[in-house]
Amino acid sequence: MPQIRVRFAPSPTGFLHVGGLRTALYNFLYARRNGGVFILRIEDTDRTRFVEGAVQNLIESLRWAGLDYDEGPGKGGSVGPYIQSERTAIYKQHALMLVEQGKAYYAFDSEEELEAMRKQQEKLRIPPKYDRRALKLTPGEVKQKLESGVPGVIRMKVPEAETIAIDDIIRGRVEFESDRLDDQVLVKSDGFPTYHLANVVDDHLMGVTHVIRGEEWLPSTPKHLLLYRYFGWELPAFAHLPLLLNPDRSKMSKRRMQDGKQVDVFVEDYRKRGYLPEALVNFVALLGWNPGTEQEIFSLQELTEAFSLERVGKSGAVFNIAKLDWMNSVYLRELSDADLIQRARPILEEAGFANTSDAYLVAVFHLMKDRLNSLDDLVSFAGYFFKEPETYDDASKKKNWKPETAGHLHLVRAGLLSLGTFDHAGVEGVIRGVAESSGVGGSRLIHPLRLALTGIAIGPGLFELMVVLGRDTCVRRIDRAVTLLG
RNA sequence: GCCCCCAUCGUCUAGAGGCCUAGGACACGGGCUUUUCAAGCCUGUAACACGAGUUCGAAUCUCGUUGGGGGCACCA
Repeated sequence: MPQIRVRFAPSPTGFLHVGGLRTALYNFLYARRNGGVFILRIEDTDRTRFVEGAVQNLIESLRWAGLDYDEGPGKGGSVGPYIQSERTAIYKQHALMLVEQGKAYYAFDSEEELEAMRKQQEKLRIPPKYDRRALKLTPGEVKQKLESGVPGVIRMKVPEAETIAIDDIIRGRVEFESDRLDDQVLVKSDGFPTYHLANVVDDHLMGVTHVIRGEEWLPSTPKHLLLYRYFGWELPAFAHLPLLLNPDRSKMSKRRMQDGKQVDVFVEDYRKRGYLPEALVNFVALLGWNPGTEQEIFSLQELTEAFSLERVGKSGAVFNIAKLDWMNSVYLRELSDADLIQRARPILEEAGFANTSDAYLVAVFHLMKDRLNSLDDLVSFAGYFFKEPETYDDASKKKNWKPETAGHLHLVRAGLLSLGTFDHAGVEGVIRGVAESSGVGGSRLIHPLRLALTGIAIGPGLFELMVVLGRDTCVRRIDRAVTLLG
């Protein structure tokens, strides 16, 4: 059996989409699992949609996710170039071959003419399809138009009354009637190929053995099959992946709201929001595939060992942020100190919390790790470790800040200052001691103290938190809170 | 409108005719623990879209209905 070769072939029209990430991942896993080659190919044949920097961003996102490709832009390979805009001559040559063999033909219709044709078809309630008017052109007329530089396209000639069947690895046999197929444009009037031509030509020339792509391509697969036949090429295997869905079950291509939160669609968004690549990869891997066991947490290596196309499902999967959050929290809790520092720094710096030592960051993280869904939460829920609280939670203030509180905290303050070593046992001793001598329960001190020190009502254990903040900060914040809250 | 795909708890899914009193995970509810919030442990609610068939027996097979999705460009 020849070596397996698969490709991820995105269009550089923007950031990498999470659906694209999953497609890339499945290709990657399939290649790695079977000792094959994973190719990255850039499908930039639409010059009107090209976005500057998108290719670099795509590559960056794949790298972030840990999906290294074997051949592609920047990596090279024996069947390059891997950027379609650099291969136009190849497509043109192949298209011409089909024209010569009568399997494709020139057409010179203007946009207006085509638009009028479609309007007419709509009126007659017949399926929109090119009516082959260009086939009436004589060879002489075609030659003359070409020579005089009239802009034209090359269309493939679809055979009539034929059933075209594909055997999809995921979906089984799917049949299409050739009569429903349009005479697809293969080469546009700007000389660039359309997806259909470029895709088929490249997959063949690059030795792709398995085409693993999104389900949105299923309806155009018969056109691709026809092209393989026209060229006399051997067919690759096809596997059409189920779509990733928004919470409303529509195709996940635009941002939608879920539980009042925006559902981001770009890998870039998740990176920025403090999700770990391991978690995002693990999560999307399970959207449409499962190992048949009850294991849910997988390293990339484990995914590689367990993956198979046979276990990919057929129905679309909703991208469920809540589960991603949970999975991310699992990975966060397992993060090593060194890893954490490296990953959290950029996010903290962006929030203006940069002025802190590694040791301090680690201490904070140890207190916070069970409470994080994303690294972003460090900014949202642990800001008081990096700057003075600016406000005090109203509900907690109302509930816990009593007239006698200031007096209690004054005693605590004095106790803290007289403490030999400012450690957990010492701090707890002071607070419990004041509570006892004042004849109140510990919680009567603990809650207002937490409010004074952090400004909020939730967080790590108070004594641990105080040790990390340090004596000076605690005393200073007690003073400030007493002044502000009375 | 036409073509294609899909259909198990709210969500991701297990299930390839009897192992199903339909299992797991997230989310949600309750409890334990407790200085709060988490984490952890225990526990609960919750699904085979519907209708015909096939079969001794159907979540599993067939057909239909309904519902959802995707596609119908000189975009990918």
